[in-house]
Amino acid sequence: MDGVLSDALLSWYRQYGRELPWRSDTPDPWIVLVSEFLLQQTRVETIAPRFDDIIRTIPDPASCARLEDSELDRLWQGLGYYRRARNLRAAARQICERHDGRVPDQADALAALTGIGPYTTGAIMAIAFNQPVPGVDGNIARVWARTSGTRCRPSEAATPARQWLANLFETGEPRQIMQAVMDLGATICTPRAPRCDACPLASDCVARQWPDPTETPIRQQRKPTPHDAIVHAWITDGRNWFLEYRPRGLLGERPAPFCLTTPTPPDTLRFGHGHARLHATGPAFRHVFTHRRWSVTPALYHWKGHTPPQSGSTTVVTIDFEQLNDLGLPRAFSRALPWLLKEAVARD
DNA sequence: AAGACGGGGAC
DNA sequence: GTCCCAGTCTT
Repeated sequence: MDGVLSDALLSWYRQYGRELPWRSDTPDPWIVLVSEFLLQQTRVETIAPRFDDIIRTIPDPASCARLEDSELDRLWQGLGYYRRARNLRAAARQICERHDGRVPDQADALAALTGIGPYTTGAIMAIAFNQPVPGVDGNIARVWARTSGTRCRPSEAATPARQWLANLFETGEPRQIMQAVMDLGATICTPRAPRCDACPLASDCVARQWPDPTETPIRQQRKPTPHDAIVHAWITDGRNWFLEYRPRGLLGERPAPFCLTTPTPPDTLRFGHGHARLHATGPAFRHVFTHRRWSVTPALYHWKGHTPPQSGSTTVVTIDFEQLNDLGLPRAFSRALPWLLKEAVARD
């Protein structure tokens, strides 16, 4: 039964499987690992055009381990979930320290690395090492829920889907099986409009017989997202930018403009030993996160003083005036840069 | 068990 | 507008 299933799957994969920059019949485990970090909660189409540049910058764990914060942030710029970049570098350092710079081929050693959870452990074992360790992502959970005809939430599908995948692995090549199920979930068994007529598993699929196969997995209802009207205060003395280091949380672990929880920019920002004066207010914009939305008014402030502003609660980072573009700022901040730089240069 | 964590593309 | 994506970590 499972043998028939996997034969159909592999036959379909040979004809319709995607060719992707990180895929190979003889994959480099590090390349597989990097791709899996990049693809966590992120679409293939988002990563594919960036991948060659990224892997050229970090062709091996050692080169990734050496990266400075700003280099890492430029590498990951615009890709979201920026903690992943820090996790990847931490994992690279652990690989260098614990495993002599080679990606370990044992599931427990992989799972012990920062940023590698149950899914990524299985994906790397199956794809990089062709080992039958099942890891379940959204695609696999969905394919299992529909073929088995189980109405459930994605979180409830993980355990039975893992067993289902483990059974599939026993009948064939884990690497090919894994990539085949992923591609099936991404291109045929899609969340909204599955193409059941083109599915190699259609004859074995329960949900295909339903009036609406998309009844499973059950969508989670989302709570209303909070809305914040804030000011991004960009402070310069003409030679430097003075940014706030966000230690953690949203867009954390990086320098950022001062975020004021006021809808309009104050004329003056007071610091312990001086103040910044409002010079210009930029075009407001909305920025939508998954669970929060901002209405942002960017503002340019001028700092007068011989020493950088000090803030009691936050660390202030001094950046050379020309280097703002090189910080790899997230979109929520970088959207204001065209206006900001034009305005800041025009000031002189 | 639930929430935090980005950004973009499809509908 | 809503939904979701090759999930992990924290509380």
